[in-house]
Amino acid sequence: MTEVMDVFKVLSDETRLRIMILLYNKSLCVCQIQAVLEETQPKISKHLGKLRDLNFVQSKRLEQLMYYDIDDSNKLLIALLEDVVHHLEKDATYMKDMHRLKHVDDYIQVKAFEV
Amino acid sequence: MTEVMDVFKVLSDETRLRIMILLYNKSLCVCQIQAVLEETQPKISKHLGKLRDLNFVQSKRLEQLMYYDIDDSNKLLIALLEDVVHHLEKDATYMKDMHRLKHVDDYIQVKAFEV
DNA sequence: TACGTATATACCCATATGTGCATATACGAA
DNA sequence: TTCGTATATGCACATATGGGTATATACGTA
Repeated sequence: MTEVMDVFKVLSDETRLRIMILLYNKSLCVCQIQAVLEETQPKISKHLGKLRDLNFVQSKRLEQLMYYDIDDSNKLLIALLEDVVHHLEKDATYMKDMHRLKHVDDYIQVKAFEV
Repeated sequence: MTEVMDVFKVLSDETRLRIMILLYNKSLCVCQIQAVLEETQPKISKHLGKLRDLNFVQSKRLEQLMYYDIDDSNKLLIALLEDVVHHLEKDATYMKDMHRLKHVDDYIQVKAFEV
């Protein structure tokens, strides 16, 4: 039962919920998440750390970038997120995040280009 | 999005989660919930108050007893609870609660009989 | 009215939580 | 090695949260 409560606790914070929805769509690095959510880097990193501690996400480093992806084996987590994204279809914040998510690869390339 | 977070916050507390699972099964009065969960009455009442404030449950008085039932129109809430009960199938606490729930009507009758 | 049962609430407190700011660490490039 | 970018973490703090104890309220009954 603790396992269930942990999932709910994780998703009861707006920042974490938005992060999990992003990772439910695709694997992302910290700066991409930061760009989509428009939140400070320590804030994102701390939440990701908590998500990693609870094994809801995994991380792998690719050079300077730390990529995170969701743990697909967590059936409950995935089921809940499915319900959520369905429910949020027309939510303003959700739609905005999804829109930014489409251009998130461009973001990385632009940053690389700027260097 | 706040709506989603509220549902998750509500279900992230063990006592509330257990209450909601009970009410997902049937309408119950406070003393029945108290009997099933084996928790103090103020604790149960406070959580029920919070659930009522958020419109996740409704209450109606029948003489001295205050009955609570779940708001079936909340599609997200119901969907999440379906996922949860499926996931908890073999959970010790869940099974114990469900077992007590079967005899909860007896409980009221016994109390009435004691008077 | 007085009493007993059922339920709600007020007050207090310990603890958990989220966030900002500063700083540390990791890594590639020059 | 030095620098810049990316990421993680430590510290401090304000706030939220859950629970305990006592008390208030509602209602039926004697």
